[in-house]
Amino acid sequence: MSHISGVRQAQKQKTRQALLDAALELLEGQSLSSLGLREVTRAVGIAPTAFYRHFRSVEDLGVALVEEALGSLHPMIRTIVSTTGDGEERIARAVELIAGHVDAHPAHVRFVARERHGGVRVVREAIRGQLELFTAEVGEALGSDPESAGWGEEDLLMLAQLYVDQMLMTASLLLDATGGGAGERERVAGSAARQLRLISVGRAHWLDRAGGDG
Amino acid sequence: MSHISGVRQAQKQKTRQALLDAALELLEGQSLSSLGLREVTRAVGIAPTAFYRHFRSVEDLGVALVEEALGSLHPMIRTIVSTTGDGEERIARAVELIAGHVDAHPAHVRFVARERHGGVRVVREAIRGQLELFTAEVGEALGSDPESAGWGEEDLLMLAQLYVDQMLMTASLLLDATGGGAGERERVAGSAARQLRLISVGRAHWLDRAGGDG
DNA sequence: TGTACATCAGTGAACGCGCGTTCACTGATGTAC
DNA sequence: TGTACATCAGTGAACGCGCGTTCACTGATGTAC
Repeated sequence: MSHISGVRQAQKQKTRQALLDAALELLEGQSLSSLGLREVTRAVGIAPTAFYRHFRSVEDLGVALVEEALGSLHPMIRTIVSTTGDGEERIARAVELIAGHVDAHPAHVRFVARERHGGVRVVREAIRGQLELFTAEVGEALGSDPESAGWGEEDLLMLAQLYVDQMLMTASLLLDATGGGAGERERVAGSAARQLRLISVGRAHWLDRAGGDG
Repeated sequence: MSHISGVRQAQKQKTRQALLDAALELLEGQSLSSLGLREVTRAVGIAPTAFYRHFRSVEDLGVALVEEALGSLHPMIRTIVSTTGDGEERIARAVELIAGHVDAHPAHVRFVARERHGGVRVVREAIRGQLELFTAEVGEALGSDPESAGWGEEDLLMLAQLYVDQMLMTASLLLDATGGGAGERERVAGSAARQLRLISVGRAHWLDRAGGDG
């Protein structure tokens, strides 16, 4: 029972993960469209040709990174939408969760922010697809909130999209602010909380507006 | 009077612009960090070495592109903030102006969206600097609007930032939607208008909220 | 207007270098009996 | 448990290619007198 499920397979998985990790680190200072295969294998310490045992191309590795990066985002989103409490508490908690995620996975945040509009088509599309799933999920959660009584499907999705984009923008700003002092981070977090608050106020009065459909 | 201000200078300017135009076109399918100097000069039809007569590097050319791209955005922003009319009219007009800008300068929009979080530091910083100027300008315009009576400086800037980010996001989504049908564009424009409406509702009730400072 | 010299945008050869990809290979791990 | 064969992750040499940058140059444009 000393080698239950394959030493070979485990080692391969380990090398694959090393390639992903090395790529993510190299992407701190450049875009995926300029990342070289040899650059990645050099960082890992394997021969360039070994790359092909794991990925067909750097673009392919990029798609795998999308799954990893947005996979780590998923539980955070679920936690945020399932947080209870009054509005102000929820906003504070959401900003904290986002800040915590940025600290835990800075390279993932950078990768998604950069490649969402980046130069590699398949990667952009993979990110877009994942974000659409997130948006749909947030929209559903919003729909089952009593505060959303009377809201149409399109309005719920619009709000969900606003929240998802806001979350990504906040994460990216917090990441950039990490370079500056702790004061800069506080300023960014405060501004993000204000914006969430304004959206929340808009949400609360959405059906009151002139020409509203409620 | 046939050569008042320099044939040489005019020709140089023309070549420089050709380099910028060619780079912008090549950037449709890749990021600045992977754009090659020879690639650009080849597209223009000049020797690679001539590049150095105009820019010290591709990064330097990128900074020049930031000025060009965000320079074209500036007048649009001024027009949007100076538009008169009731809320709904202004929103419709803003979305129209953004859509018009995307049609007029698609490559500029793509460039800014892509390089805002892209892999070239100096270019990111140039974009950030310009956007901060825009935000300050929008903040000032919001401040002199009667609707903002009682608003603090920080809240005005927060709202301005929300508007600027929303504008960029909308422009980018409209650009991507241009690939799809006209229906897709309508859907995106409609969603953007809804989001502006929600922000507008939030703005109108900002000082009413519990624990508000008005 | 004409002449002599200066400027400088663009040229073309040359360089060393790292790239992605191919190929036949090695040797540890896995499997069948 | 032991043996014989299969699999396959990683190797290392080799390739042709395009890259950024240097350099001395050319010839049209600009300037001084």
